[in-house]
Amino acid sequence: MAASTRPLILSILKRGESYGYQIIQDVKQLSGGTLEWSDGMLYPVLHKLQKDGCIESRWVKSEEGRKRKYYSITNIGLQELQTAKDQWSSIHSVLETIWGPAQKWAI
Amino acid sequence: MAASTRPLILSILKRGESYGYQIIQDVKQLSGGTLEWSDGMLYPVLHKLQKDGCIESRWVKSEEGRKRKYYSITNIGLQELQTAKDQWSSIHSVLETIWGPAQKWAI
DNA sequence: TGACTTACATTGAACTTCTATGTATTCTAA
DNA sequence: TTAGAATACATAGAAGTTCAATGTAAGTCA
Repeated sequence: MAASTRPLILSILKRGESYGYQIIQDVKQLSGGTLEWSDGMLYPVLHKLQKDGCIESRWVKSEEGRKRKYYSITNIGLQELQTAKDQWSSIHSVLETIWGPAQKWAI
Repeated sequence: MAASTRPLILSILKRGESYGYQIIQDVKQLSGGTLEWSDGMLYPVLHKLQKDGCIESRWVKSEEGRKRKYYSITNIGLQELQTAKDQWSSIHSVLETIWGPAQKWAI
């Protein structure tokens, strides 16, 4: 899904810190199954976001003993998210002008 | 504007055939000025769309004597547009779930 | 006649996308 | 106890996208 990965991840992390595997589950659930991200799709983006200072991470051992890398959004990430929202909004307005209200787009 | 260029162009051409310079004006006007495409951004995408069979073009001499390359959408293009709509809709639903209604996103 | 606007084009660097493949660990069922 | 599944993170690199920079061309206007 071009260009929506970072805003989506940042949005999910804005709700609260999360880890990779869970983020994939969330995206699948939130989209009713229409979006299915793979590991290979997600982790490079998480690494880039961290490199860019938009998120940060910490290792946590869960109750079951699993090690998980929890990610949380930073202030830089919140800024990028706002920028992404503005941009998405612009594009969405244009598309809605042309296409009509969103409810009519999909089947 | 990643990943929205093709759907936007196809949408504009679905309304009626148009030429490059006009498409740039339309996008600027439709977005209230927030989107400003350049030649270098647009023409390679138009060429790719044509190469992909999504649009076709014809040269026209306007009344003023200017030569313009008019583009029009094809059936392949209509199909890609529908696919793009479905995809946009999916992502938009997810973002709306997280962000709340679109009206609240930008300033 | 020069500046500006309109109009189309191309190159290539930088960036993005994401499959394929990998390692690791815990859980579950046989 | 072992095999398979689920959970969990990671990386390389091919393929695709983005778009600034730069180019040519032609009509308009002062």
